[in-house]
Amino acid sequence: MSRAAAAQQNCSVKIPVSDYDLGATLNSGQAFRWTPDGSGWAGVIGSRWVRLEHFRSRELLHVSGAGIIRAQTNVRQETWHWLEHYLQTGTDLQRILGTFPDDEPLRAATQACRGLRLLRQEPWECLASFILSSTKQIVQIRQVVDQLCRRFGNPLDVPVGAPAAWAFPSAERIASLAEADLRGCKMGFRAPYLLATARRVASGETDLPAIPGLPLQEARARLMDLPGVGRKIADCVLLFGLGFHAAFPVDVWVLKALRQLYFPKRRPGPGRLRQFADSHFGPFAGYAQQYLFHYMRTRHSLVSFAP
DNA sequence: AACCAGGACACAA
DNA sequence: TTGTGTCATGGT
Repeated sequence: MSRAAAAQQNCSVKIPVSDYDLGATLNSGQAFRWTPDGSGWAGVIGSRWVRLEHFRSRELLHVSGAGIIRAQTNVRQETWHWLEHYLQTGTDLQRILGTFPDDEPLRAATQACRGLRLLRQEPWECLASFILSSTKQIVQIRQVVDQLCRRFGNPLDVPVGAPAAWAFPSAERIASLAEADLRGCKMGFRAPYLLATARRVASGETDLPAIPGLPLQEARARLMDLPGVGRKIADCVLLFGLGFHAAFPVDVWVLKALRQLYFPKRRPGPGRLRQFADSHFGPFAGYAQQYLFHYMRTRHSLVSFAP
């Protein structure tokens, strides 16, 4: 094999998957940096530009979401562990679904959103993005995050002809900015929150990488101690960035879903519903939450989540 | 054109 | 503990 061919080969990989709906997963409000690219998706993971596309395999047509995910980068990769980690392709989804309670709403949601997964995102990007998420629509969160990256993130090498891409700005970089710089990204009242939290993370006063080693309650408390981080955003970061699959973020959509699907008569408050969720959905409650969220969001508006 | 969005926070009662 | 006003911005 020629050297060029080897390099070419190391710029792309095929990961076998089953029950993996790439479009729904990348576009279900857990990550905000993926854009449709032909019949696939382009985005950034860490400091790498990545293009992803799902191909279903012919001999496995009877298995929904079976096939391979083809990933391309523009730089040769020694390993692809970082990608498998991000996409959580090693996760046995059926085993997780098997832990769900056998109730009608969850059956409907898991059936409607077959192949929906949880990603494992970089903690700082996840934390910062969700600080920017409060009372904003997902499309708007994407716009603000995009502004932030293209103004203050390091520019990345991309393939010829591809749109420019930037890394997500580090906590240190954001900590060095002024509030006005951040407000320039249209994040409004969230600017001082992001700035203060970036400074706490950059200074080491809050050790993000250490949080996954803590018990859930303590991990959540550490996050909620940060400016702009309440219960909901803490749970999002625990679930999408730190691997706490029992975390159950309750936003307006999940609130609606729980009330409508589980308590159509009464009208329990958020506290009561969190209590219900914690005791009802089991060790992978966060997955159940994501199914309910996506189910609710796609059922009413017939938004296409395919590129 | 109102209404609302993957909320947090200070302050009330 | 639960309830209100406020904070910015722009999509639907």
